[in-house]
Amino acid sequence: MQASGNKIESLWADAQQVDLARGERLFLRGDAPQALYWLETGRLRLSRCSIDGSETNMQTVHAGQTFAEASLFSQRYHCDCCAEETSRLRFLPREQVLERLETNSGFALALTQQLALQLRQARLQTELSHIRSAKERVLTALRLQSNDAGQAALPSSWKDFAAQIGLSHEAVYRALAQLEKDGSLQRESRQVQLRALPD
Amino acid sequence: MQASGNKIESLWADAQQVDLARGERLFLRGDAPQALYWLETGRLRLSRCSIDGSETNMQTVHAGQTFAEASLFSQRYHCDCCAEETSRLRFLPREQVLERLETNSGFALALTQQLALQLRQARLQTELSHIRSAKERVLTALRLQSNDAGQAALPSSWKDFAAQIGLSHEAVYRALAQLEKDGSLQRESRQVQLRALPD
DNA sequence: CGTCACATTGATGCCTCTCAAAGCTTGTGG
DNA sequence: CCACAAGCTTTGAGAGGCATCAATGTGACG
Repeated sequence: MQASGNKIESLWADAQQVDLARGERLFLRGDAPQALYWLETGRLRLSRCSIDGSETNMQTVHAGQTFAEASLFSQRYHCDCCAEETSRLRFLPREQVLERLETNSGFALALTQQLALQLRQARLQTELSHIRSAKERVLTALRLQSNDAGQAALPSSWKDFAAQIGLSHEAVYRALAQLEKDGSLQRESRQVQLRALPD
Repeated sequence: MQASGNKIESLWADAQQVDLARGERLFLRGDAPQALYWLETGRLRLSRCSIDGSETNMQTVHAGQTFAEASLFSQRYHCDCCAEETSRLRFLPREQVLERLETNSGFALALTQQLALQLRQARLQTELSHIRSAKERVLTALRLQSNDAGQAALPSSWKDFAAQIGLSHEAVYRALAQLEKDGSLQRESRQVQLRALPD
């Protein structure tokens, strides 16, 4: 992980940059993909509207992540991209990406690694969504975000957290209250301390 | 998509091969990843056991797909791999993958494309899991698998289909019965004909 | 022809969604 | 510094839907 981790940023040093204000949109579903993006600072949200009008978060992009890779080979973007915070990002036009894949092996390796990582996270997310119990889903989601000491810090609000794991925010609050009552975790604003697993 | 699509198979022509009998396992969660795999024929299942003992399908691998890419940069496999049918697969040891990424730009491009595709599918899967209504979820899942004419062929049983979309098989059967009653679809064994979308 | 797994339908209970209301936090402007 | 607004947090009550258990039907395969 670390071996080429430092390289990623340098790979984007000479790329063009864009700034987004909070709430501003980078692209919408259906737009023709033009580039591969890398988020330097800020936070983005990739979301998608269902037929019934409800919105689901596909992915939250944090600083240091590349995104919209999936659209590199697609005809259309399949989600909307909106800035949750003031953000700065770099981008490489499609042709340049393909060119670099051919000429710069470090780039190919870094991109492959990034994709593999996101794929793993996406699959974990799917697995998470199949947990029916609200308590269990909240707990599992928090474990995934926690460090070795069992501490997790929420990047945003609990309401957002609820949307990310596919529960109503009421269900999350109730689950949190129960988990805290059980002694499974402790809350302090948006910092969470998980109790170690019994096994 | 097509540009390098034909190349994928040729990229695996000189790779070593393994045969798996039905029910045989390739690796288990926790094993150290050794290689990148490509499924030539057959069908595999990547699954994962939760703490409570229930099993969730992470991914069903069909002929022509690469898999276990996510483990290329991980220390451990994060799921079990089991053959659902007699299968033949090719594999490239980890070091050879990294080497090819550096020396063979076509390989880098094909692998990136494969990863991007699977990432998109994984995200669609997540979105699917967030649909509460069994009817809607079944219908949406079938639409994703259908061709332009609205025809979808199930690769396996409805029971498997139910597991893939995170519903009990009973709920799926009931949803199918209702959808057929509504006229939203028609079934013939494992062939499904969807009615065109109203909009 | 027996076995096994899939397919189908019924009844019941629990859990989460939804609607609702109130307290709490944060930010903004006068 | 206060007042107001907007959004997050929290708890309550009700209803609908899916999981679960259960039973039977239906192939497929040896």
